[in-house]
Amino acid sequence: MKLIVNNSSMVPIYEQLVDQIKTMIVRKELGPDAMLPSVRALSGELKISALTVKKAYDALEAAGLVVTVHGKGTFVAMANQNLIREEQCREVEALLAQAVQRAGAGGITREELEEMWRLVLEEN
Amino acid sequence: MKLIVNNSSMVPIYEQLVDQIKTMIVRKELGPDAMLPSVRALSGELKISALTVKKAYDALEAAGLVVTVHGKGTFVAMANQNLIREEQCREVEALLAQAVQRAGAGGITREELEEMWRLVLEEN
Amino acid sequence: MKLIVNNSSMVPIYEQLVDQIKTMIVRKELGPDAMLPSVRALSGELKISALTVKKAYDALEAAGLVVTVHGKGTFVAMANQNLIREEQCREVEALLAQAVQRAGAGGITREELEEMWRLVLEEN
Amino acid sequence: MKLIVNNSSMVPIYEQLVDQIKTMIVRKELGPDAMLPSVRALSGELKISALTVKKAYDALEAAGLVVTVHGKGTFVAMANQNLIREEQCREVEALLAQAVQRAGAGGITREELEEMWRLVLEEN
DNA sequence: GTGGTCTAGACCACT
DNA sequence: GTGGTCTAGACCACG
Repeated sequence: MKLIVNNSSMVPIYEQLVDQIKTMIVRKELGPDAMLPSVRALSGELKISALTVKKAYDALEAAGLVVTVHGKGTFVAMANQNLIREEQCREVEALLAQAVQRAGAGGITREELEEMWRLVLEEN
Repeated sequence: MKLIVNNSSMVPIYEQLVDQIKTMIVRKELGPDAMLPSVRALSGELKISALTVKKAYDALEAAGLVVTVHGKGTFVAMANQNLIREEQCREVEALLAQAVQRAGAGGITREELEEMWRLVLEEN
Repeated sequence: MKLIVNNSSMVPIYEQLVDQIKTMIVRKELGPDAMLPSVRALSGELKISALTVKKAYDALEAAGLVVTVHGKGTFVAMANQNLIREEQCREVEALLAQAVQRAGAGGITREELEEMWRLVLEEN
Repeated sequence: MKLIVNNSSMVPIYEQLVDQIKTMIVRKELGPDAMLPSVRALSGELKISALTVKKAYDALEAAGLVVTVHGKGTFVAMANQNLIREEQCREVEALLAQAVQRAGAGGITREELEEMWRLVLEEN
């Protein structure tokens, strides 16, 4: 589990964890039934509070990506993999739409915007 | 001044104000030396706290877009408006880059991403 | 707000809070837009941790019964009142079904079961 | 012994075992002095931990339904089976009372409640 | 060993 | 003032 937390980020740590684990599941780096690190193990490894890890796992469970079994551990939920992908698409589209909207509000022309897009695509 | 605040938005009210006023300046709806509404007037009109308006004006001043003169009011700075435009561009590019990055992380192919882009462009 | 917490109950405190507040909203003792006690105020009053109250409020928000606005407070969500009622009905039916099922498993006849029902109805 | 365990249920496994064995005893599928499967045999069959089975047997013994003889096995107690039945009745009544109480708290009228009862009885 | 809950207090952001 | 997050450590229930 290569998880990275940025303490000074404005994004809450538990949300950083949720995002990264979500990505791993979508990319199938974590297959169905894979066990996530125990709350305590991960909190120790990342040097953060166990409660913070727990909060992240809770969010993942609420999203249906993960199932936790009392006394046994937390596991990647089966199925649902298409659902996750759809969610990812929605997020990306939202970002693009936001960019287009801000460009319009800021007086950036379509041509300039498309030029930016090409630039960004090349750089990433 | 047609400003709108959305209380239930995730975006802080003061940031909503900053964004909208910034846009007005870029679009030259507010020319150099134009006077912004007084803190108290605006807070009354929008039914929000005067402190919130003050925080927005402070942020605009910190960004160099506006100058506050004690006892007189807050005025659009004469400063080079190209700077503002550049800032806008940077924000839009950041959003695009974020979208591309998330798409990569979520296993979305370049083709699918570009298709999304076309879709979003048409809709906006 | 007459809320009661039972520390020695097996039911988690935050869940006790959720149940009681849910009931108040259903019974319209708390109308739409009513403000709930602040996290700190309630935690002080009930002599429990602020985090516990927060967890209850989070659960209520996830259920759509409540909206919390940063820096302002937590408020009863409008609408949704029929939804809540349906949820209550579902819970009651689940309890009844569970009772009938256990009665069957335990070798209790229908006659005896109905007799119990009459008894319970009278007592409550 | 046809015992079923549901790992993903909210009910603890040992409690599931207790419930099912209790039911068997009440229904006289397990007569007095009948021998229960050994802890190791049952744990192997159900693919659960031996400690979990032990915990279930301990609970049954504490309830007086079963007697464990060191080195020989676990046996259904001769004790009065009416006691078990009474316990079952108490549980069912508790569920019914809880349903009535929640109905009251949720603003469900007696008429609606009795309608639900008829419905549930028909379905089970 | 695991997760589930709770505490008491801290610091930050928003109004 | 409000909520949002985080900590370090405790106790309990389950396996």
